[in-house]
Amino acid sequence: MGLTRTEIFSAEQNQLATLLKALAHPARIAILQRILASNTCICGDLVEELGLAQATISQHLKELKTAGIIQGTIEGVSVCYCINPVTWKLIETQMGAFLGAYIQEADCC
Amino acid sequence: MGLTRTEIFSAEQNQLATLLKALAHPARIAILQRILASNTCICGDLVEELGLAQATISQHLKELKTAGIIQGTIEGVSVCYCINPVTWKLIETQMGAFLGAYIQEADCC
DNA sequence: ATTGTATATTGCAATGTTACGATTAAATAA
DNA sequence: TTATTTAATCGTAACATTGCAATATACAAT
Repeated sequence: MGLTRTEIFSAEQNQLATLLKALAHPARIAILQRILASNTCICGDLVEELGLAQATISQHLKELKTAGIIQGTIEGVSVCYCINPVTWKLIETQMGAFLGAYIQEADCC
Repeated sequence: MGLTRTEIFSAEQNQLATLLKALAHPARIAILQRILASNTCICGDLVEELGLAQATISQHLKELKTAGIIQGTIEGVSVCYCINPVTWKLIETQMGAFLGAYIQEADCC
């Protein structure tokens, strides 16, 4: 049918999948790394630094914003983006629990 | 154009994005959690446990296998899947570095 | 050989994603 | 007011993903 059957999974599974999906693109990883590096908020210089069109960057920023990973405030003519600490912590917690559940045993296959 | 422009990003950014993409689906998270829970290898009981068709499960398993996250060996009639420790560790390392790069400061926006 | 069981593969419909040019909106500057 | 600047939105082309029925493959048992 072509659309994910979210009804059959738990809220946690769907939430983690949604968050990871928002991170699962090199452009969005690059954008976030840029924000992480210049801890202070950055704006649309991304367009110059990454080699993507302005419309494309804006679209990726929107996706990160919709997922709650970043937040933005209007700063004069430009817009200032930064990490949303709550969601970032959520990702750390959820991913930590997920990845940490693996206990390596004697190889079975 | 419709296809990710991987050439303009670093190998690390592309690799992390690819790994996260493989994890970014509730069915694949559920499959991995199932493998993590019953540490020993599990087979196609997934079809019964998750409410998805056999072809769909097989497809998700293939994606996880292609990404190197799981590995499978033929065990008589059925196939035995388990976590690939190397890739799992890689995800932990890469995600840890990525998420850990955030130092929360006085809110700027 | 034939049957049964467990997975994989193929083909396809419905939907989602990525990228970009063009346009619009909003705020400042001249 | 009229530019200029910055970012969002619209529209669209090219792919990609998701899910499933149907079919194929591979092995084991009879």
